Amino acid sequence: MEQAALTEPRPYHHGDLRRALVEAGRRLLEAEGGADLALRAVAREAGVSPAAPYHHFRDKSELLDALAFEGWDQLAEQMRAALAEAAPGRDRLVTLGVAYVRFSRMNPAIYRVMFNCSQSHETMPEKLRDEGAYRLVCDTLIESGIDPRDEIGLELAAVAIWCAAHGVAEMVGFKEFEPLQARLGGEEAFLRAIFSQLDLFRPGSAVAAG
Amino acid sequence: MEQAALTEPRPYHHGDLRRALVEAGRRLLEAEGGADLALRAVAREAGVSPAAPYHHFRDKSELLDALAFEGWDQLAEQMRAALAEAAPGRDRLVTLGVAYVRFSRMNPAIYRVMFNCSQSHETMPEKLRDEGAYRLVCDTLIESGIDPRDEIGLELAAVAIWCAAHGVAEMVGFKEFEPLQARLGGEEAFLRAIFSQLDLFRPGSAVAAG
DNA sequence: GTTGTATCTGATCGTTGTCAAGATTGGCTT
DNA sequence: AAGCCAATCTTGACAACGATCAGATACAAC
Repeated sequence: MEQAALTEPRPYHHGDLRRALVEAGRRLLEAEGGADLALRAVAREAGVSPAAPYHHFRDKSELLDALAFEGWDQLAEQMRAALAEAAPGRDRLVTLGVAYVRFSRMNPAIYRVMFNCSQSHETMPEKLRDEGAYRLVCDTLIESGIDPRDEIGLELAAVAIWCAAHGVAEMVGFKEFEPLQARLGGEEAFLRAIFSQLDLFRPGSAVAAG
Repeated sequence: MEQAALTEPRPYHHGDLRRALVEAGRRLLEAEGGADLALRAVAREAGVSPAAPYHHFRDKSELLDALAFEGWDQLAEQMRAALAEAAPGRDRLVTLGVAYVRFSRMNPAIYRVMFNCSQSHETMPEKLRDEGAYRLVCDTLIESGIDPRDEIGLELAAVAIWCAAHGVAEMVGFKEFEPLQARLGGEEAFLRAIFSQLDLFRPGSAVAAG
């Protein structure tokens, strides 16, 4: 801890404090996901006074927004990677859903910040929509055979998938599901089973529904 | 505000402070959903000192739990009512999903408390499972034709529905969906369209999937 | 009526988000 | 090269919060 404070001889003007704060925040989120991130703790971790962040972020929430944005990038990257490794033909939407949930499970604190950010803005970050994970879902839907000219059907399908994935992400940790999970052979099998229950993830059904 | 403090001549020993606190909390949640509920604010609203609640709840989180439990009851009640009004034959699962989301939309603050409670306990309250809304979903699934003897298939379907409903509940307020929502003719139509995208809600497909 | 116990208050501690005022620095102007 | 300016960081402070503790108060049981 206080890594930055030790490695640097702390010049009065930190080179790029904004970046350092975001990285300190990410470090804290990864280390201790339980409680909610304190702005003062981030400043402490970055080796800086509690008031310093206010020269780079108007609010605590703006810092959290910055952390959330990093998270969205990371999520898109992992979903892209999962898609690249997946078999080309079938099941690609399920693969996306599983990758989404897996991210939320492996980075629970960041994921929570990401979603709280979206909720307080009542909006998905537009980057997500234009070049991020949401776009990935649309592309894969088209690839699975949905008619790209049916804008309503496409968006409806994408929204439904996104909602389902988010719902699963927030539920899958519940202890009640552990026996079911065990009987199905682990978390991944459990996830695939749930997503398969939601027929949408089966290529072909999306076409029929749209 | 401070209704309780004015109506009662504040005897030193409040009749049932525990109850009064829960009701004050619910009042505050309904009034101002934005910020997170402060224990001191609840005590203030109940006309009592900031330390008084600690004789009835160990923690702030225990008060929130009590509020959440009330919410689960209310949700089950509304879902039951929606089911009672719905046409007997088809579409009953969609009706349940819509009722769930509608509750979350009309009581956003309570809903958030309810779900935070579940998340921090990593558990659904067992009342929900045994006699509450979750049980309602299972019954309706059986009623729609799923084989009640296939325990795994039944639970999987119920979990999938529950996840989907929760996901939709947390997403449907996003501003990006407003145009789509408008084109479909309002929120209810939007919800039904999304839930219909998730084939599971269509009676018959659950059977096929299980 | 006395005693005991549950309940409520008041004061206090440590922590948080946020702000204003002052110290310090790097860069731009001349 | 000297001097000023604006950006940056610190110090100190404030209000609000969750939580705890000693003491006041009221009810109940004997």
